[in-house]
Amino acid sequence: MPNILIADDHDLVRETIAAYLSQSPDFKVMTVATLRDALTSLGGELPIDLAILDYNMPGMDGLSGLEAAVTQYPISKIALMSGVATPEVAKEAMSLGARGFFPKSLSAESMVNAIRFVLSGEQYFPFEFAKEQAETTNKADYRGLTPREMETLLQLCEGKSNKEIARELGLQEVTVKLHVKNILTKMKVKNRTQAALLAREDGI
Amino acid sequence: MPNILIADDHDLVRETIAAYLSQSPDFKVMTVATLRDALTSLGGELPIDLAILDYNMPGMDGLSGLEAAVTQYPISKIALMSGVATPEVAKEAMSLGARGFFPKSLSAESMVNAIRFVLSGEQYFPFEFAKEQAETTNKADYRGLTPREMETLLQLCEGKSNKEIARELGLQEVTVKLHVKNILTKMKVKNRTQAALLAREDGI
DNA sequence: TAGGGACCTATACCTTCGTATAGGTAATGC
DNA sequence: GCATTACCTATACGAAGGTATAGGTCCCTA
Repeated sequence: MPNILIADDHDLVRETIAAYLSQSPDFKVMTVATLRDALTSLGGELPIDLAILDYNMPGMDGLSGLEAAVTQYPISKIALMSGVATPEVAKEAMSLGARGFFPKSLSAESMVNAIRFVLSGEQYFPFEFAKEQAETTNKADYRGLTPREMETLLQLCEGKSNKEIARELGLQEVTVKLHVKNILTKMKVKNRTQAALLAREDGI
Repeated sequence: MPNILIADDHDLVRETIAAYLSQSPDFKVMTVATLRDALTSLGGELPIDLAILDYNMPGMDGLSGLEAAVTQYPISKIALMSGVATPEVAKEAMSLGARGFFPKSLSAESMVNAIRFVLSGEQYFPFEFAKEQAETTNKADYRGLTPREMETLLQLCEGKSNKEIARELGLQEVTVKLHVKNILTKMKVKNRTQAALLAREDGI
């Protein structure tokens, strides 16, 4: 019977998940509230098959807590759980050796299914976190840009010069400069390259 | 007992997978060799729980065959299988409504595990296809850049100015300019922004 | 040992970018 | 009406970027 460790500092979350998991008679569930306790349990005499660590938990320090668990206890399967982590964090966690990433938005059944899947030796990664967020950025009011600034930003993302942008949008070069300046300010970056890069990251 | 349909025009692949799956007594496996036959089976009186379609199969026409199956038979779970599909294709397939993507590189056990997972109502997407190809670009001779130029390009991708790069690399600003110029030439782009964008697209 | 490539620096020049300041129109809403 | 906001233009200037040419040191290889 596989031993599962749930590590989450939020009592409600921890107990709810543990209670639900315990309904399945084929799991043995333990819970802890800190990374330190999780590592202690992993190092204890009782072998842990799967440890699910909360991303926001005392001692985690970003992903370094996960990394510590993965490297120190390579026999146990380590997974990350979070309600706030971004797809980038999730992917990074997997790259560090996590066997699964569980968003807290998962339904209880899905959580159990995913746990079984990981226990069978597979990696679980939800598809919603795989697809780069296509239309998530609502183009309308991205960082408070005005429509015209938005058009300019789009051109910026093509790596065009102010002159080219002016021609494209039917403006004077000075006007484009003004738009660009406002864009930089609103995006809190120092130059057009950073603006283009950041916008690209945010899915335009 | 769930009914599974394997659709692949390659006899060997089809029969091998079917044979392996049939070892599990809790599956009933059928096979066909074309999309047309797959659609016929899906429309037959025997309800298909899961249909696994090969990406390269007569009638598939890219992903439109998958799309047809998904839209015509929304009750059945449809998954895609391929040995050649790129991560982009895989993601597109999922976005079109596929319940899973099975690379042919999957081990037989993993395949069965993944099938069970999908049958339980989850979506299966292998993590290898989730992470945007990190180290695919072999950093060594990316576009014929010299090591120093490569370092400069990395800094460029942070949106730094020539002066900042010079400080970072312990060079004079003129030297950085030279490197940048060479980078632009070799990458066939017109300015640093385009270089940063392109490098980022190529996974640095 | 004579080339060739990667590397670094220097001077010079022109272009592009980013900022500042100022002034204009048009649409919106209190 | 008046303030606000988005929008466009203008002049001007210093900073940053990009190009050209030239000359220097290493190190490797033919």
